[in-house]
Amino acid sequence: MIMRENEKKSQLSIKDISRLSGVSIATLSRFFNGQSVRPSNEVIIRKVLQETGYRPSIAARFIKGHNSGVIGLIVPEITHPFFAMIAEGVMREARNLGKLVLLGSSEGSMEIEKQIIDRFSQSILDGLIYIPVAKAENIPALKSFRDLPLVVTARKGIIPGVPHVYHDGEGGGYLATKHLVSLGRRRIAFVASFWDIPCSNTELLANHLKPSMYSFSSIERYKGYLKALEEAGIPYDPNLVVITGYGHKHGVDAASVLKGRFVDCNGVVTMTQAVANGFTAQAKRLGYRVPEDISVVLFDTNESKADYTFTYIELHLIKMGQESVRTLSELIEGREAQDTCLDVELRIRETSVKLPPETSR
Amino acid sequence: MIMRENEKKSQLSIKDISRLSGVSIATLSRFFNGQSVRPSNEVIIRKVLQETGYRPSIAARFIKGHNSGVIGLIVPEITHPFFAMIAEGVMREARNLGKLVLLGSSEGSMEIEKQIIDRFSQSILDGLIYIPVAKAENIPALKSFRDLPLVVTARKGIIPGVPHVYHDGEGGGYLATKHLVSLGRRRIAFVASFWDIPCSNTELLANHLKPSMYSFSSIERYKGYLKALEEAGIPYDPNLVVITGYGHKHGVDAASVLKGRFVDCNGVVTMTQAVANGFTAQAKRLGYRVPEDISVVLFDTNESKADYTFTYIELHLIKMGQESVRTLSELIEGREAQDTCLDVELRIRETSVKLPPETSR
DNA sequence: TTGTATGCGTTATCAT
DNA sequence: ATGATAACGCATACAA
Repeated sequence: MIMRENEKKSQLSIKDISRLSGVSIATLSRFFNGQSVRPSNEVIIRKVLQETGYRPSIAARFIKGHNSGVIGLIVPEITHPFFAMIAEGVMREARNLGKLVLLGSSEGSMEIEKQIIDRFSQSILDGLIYIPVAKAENIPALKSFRDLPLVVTARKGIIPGVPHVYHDGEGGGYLATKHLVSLGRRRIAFVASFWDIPCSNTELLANHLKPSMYSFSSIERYKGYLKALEEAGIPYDPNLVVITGYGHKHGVDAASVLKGRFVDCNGVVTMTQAVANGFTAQAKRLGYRVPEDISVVLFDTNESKADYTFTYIELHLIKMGQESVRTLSELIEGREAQDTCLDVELRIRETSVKLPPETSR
Repeated sequence: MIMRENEKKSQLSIKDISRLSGVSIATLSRFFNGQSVRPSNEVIIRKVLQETGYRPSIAARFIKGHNSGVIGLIVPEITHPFFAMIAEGVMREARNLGKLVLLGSSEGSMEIEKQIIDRFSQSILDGLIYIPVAKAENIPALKSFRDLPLVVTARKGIIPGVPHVYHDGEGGGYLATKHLVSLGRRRIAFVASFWDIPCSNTELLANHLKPSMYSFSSIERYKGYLKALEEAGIPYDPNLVVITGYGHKHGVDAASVLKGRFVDCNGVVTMTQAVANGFTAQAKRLGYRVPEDISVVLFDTNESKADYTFTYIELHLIKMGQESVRTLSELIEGREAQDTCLDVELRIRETSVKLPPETSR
């Protein structure tokens, strides 16, 4: 029905422009690279460009050791809103800087990730923004990066000597917990999310400073949680810590687990929207009122989403993507770059209120 | 043996391999392109490749008129789950075929979209998968595509002579409506979502076949809605049609609008999850029971999402992305390609039940 | 400032 | 089957 021949790619070259304009290819090349040419020539060149719509071939200029203007972005999963937000930021800033973005999704698999890195490094990239799959150790095939400028995003301390861009997880955990404390709540649960469960809730306090835990975002926030508790003189209770996953059902489980431990709790910090939803739904089923009996704070980004009812720690993910591109650009230009830690902010909504006096203990 | 590879951007070339292996560059090139070489040579080549990790430069082969193995993907917004799912499918299939994906997000703006198309066509793309921003007419700068193989995705009949990949919207509207009818419901509302409101609800029946409405997904589904009503002998009532947007609050509005029109309704079809959520919440506030008084069916994709309670028409968006890449590959290889219409499926969950006898009219 | 000539990493054409 | 060489589109050293 629909036919389409593979017509000749009539990509005109600099020689064609030279022929049409009467200007040598060298002068044309200089013109394209911003060097000054004779005004009379410039007029002619612009005219021919207007007529032909010619653009220099990126591939050819890349061969000559120039930048291609293409940067790579590797995410674990583009369908996850968290990574999609970062990708959006990356693309916005890339567009500002006139760069293009080659995207790879590792589908949560380290094997695929390695394969993508391999293909990327063989491609015409100027640099790479890399969001590793969760596991910290055993970053795949670092040699595959060759000498590509590299930025690690959304994780902390993964690859030595490489700039990382991440948000202030400890500060976020601190803000969230302190907010609940300020509402008169002192029995505050912490629901930590992991892709792979690293240890049990009773072991977390002892293990959380180990190097192997370094890159987990939940751990960073946990540090802030501890700090806020200590500051308020609230004793740490491992029974208030739940270790689970990232999904809706994990939030449901978390509420059940707390109930099963017979610990009373009047505040909770969760890592994601989905977990908070599950937790809240289950808490209500178990007879608690939210936010009166239990106030909920979560971590999320909120770019122009309406109807947001949860109190949350706002992560600036779009900015994180933008900052990553900016950092990578520094590297590509040959300058040095360092880690960037983005601030987080507390946004108070409907799921956290002052503890009613009668419920107080 | 002097190893001086770890010095700088020592991107080794085919000449280096030639020098290291003693085989001419021509033979090497043939080897890389799958032609047969002398077995003794093949052994040596493989050995040197193993040691060096050399890969041919994509840029250089692209100059010679070859395929770069890079395809472009333009989406309105990568943070929107709908497009993220398609992107995920695109990248999976691209990975299968050994291709890379250059991603552009038009941020819902036709201007940015035009800019991206411009930059893409100047790049080293073999082809382009294009999800236009909603408006049908006035597709920007078709000439900018040059002779790039092109596939339009998620929309129908946008660019003549170009293959489109979309899902069966009419079939989906038909399935959704017929399902509600089969539950004994005959007062079925249709909540249509648009980015730009094209006309009022009373004008929709008269206008829905006009060419300017051709590419709206809501219109396709509306056709199926009409078909199912007619088949069941249910008279069409424009008061049961609401025209609104895509957000949560639009669902809230829709429920209020229906209430304000004093029409009774015991079933509703919405275009998205967000609208369904808003509609349901508001309907409950207005005193209706869901699903007993009002059953709800929506359109969505559901790739491994747990905890899904809504009855929905499942759109296979990942498959849509994969199919787009497959179609584009045909074009790139110089073969013909035609439109692809993907099936949809009814998934019955908790928001649609048989109409209780006492409420029947 | 301009043009000529050479080189970049690869493929294609030709003789061997 | 193999190897020398001419292209490809562009950048640049060098001479003018």
